[in-house]
Amino acid sequence: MTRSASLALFLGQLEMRAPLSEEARQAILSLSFDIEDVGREHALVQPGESPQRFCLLAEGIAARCGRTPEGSRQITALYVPGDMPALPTMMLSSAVFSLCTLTKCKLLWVSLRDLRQTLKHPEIMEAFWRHSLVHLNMAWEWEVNIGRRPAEKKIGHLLCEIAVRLGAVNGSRFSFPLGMTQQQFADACGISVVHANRSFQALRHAGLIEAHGDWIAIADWTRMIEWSEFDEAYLYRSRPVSAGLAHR
Amino acid sequence: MTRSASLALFLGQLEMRAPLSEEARQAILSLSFDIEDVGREHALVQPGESPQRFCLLAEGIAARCGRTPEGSRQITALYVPGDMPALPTMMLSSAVFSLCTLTKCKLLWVSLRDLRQTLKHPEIMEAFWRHSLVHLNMAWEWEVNIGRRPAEKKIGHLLCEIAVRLGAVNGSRFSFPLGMTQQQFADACGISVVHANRSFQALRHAGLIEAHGDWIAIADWTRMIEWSEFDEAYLYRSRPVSAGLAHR
DNA sequence: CGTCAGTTTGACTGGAATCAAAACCTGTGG
DNA sequence: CCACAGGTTTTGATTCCAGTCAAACTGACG
Repeated sequence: MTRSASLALFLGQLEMRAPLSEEARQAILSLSFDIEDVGREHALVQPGESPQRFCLLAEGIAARCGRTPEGSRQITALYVPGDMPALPTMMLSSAVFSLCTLTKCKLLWVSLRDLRQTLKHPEIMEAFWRHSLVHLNMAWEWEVNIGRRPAEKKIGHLLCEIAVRLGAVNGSRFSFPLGMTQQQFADACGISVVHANRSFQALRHAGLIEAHGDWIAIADWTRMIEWSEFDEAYLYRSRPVSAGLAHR
Repeated sequence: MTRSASLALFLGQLEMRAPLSEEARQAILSLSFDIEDVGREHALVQPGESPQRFCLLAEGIAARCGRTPEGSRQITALYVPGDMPALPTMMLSSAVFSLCTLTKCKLLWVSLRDLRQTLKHPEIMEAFWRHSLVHLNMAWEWEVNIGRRPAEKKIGHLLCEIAVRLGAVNGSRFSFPLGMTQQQFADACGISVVHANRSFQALRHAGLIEAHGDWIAIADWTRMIEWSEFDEAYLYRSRPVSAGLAHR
């Protein structure tokens, strides 16, 4: 992947949320950045920190983690390529949750100052805002998932979300490389590893998913989303028309 | 409460997130609105709707509700006076969760067009954005609460959050009128009513809370937050310095 | 070939759900 | 002023989902 391609991925996420002027696009595409490769389970931001640089996720999967004094971990959000894990931290100045990678990741680091410059464009600020709101919807859907579904559906629902967000759901393709461990799925769903494992087995036996080495495939998408109570509306994959300021 | 006092409450929430110019303040304070009183458990917005007016909560407690096909409800967010329950819906154009009142509420309705006008002020947009981000942090904290804490701590933690957000925690005052039912607490914590009831009893017997009729008091704030693992940092009650755009 | 991380299995335990019924309020109308 | 109805809260008994603990298995890798 070339340097500019990484930024284009990021730009794509923004444009999914609000139309950008050519000037705004250029402001994004001309950001300078450093690339860093990090391994799995690597901490990016710790609670209380106020990082002076901003990270974009170019490859891999990262997560926001909450912790209990007893030591158990709750993953509260997942980040996929194109996402901006540290966006809330930037605007609220100090982190209360930690960010860490779940798989090997490629990160782009942008200076906070440069990024804040781009916010001078109202359309960019609007896109960021709306992007944050979509993540808010994801968090609410996760609350429903964690709070009210039985374990197998939690796993199923999460798999569906990941598939859609990775862009693995188009036409007849429903498979994606999954670097995540079952422990990480358990942490995201609020269940134990053992139970996560049994849930995966249940999904396999039900013919809903298939595991081929490191790849996971959703065998029957229609049945899977019906069974997992998954409705991708909350991901707002298609940009709303007539919603923004620029549309009027 | 006078008409202007209602808007001032709302303005206060915004100013907690970003400093506003006098011009921006006036833009907010001069919004025209209708007042509506509604009873408890009254639906405000249904999934799929795109309301053409914007609601501000002036009195009472409202909630965002997720539902499972089996009929169980998960409250994913709570709204207290000064909050803007429908803010995400406005910017994303269609709701995926329903909004409803939990107690009797007083609502202010503002036309979407008028509200969008105020967003022309970049500081206002920034304040809204940051307000959304604080709610995002709340949602993440709720995920930890729902996913990883035993029932009594869930209830305790939620009580602490409500106390702080209602402004009931200042000096030695830790009590507030609670119109919410135990069923609603259960729905917010992802547990059953029966279990919620037993958790309340446990909190009372432990001397952590006291119920006096419709008022609830946190008997020992220090012990309560320690025991409930509550750290109000995620509510960002004090406005961050040097975080915004306007600060530079 | 041992090591280590992750997955799988089994046995056991415990927290929370469910069901059902009783007690308690609070507002309503006779 | 009391009786009644409806919604809440409380209690008890029972079931079951999911956690815990511990051990075996697998596969990648040095």
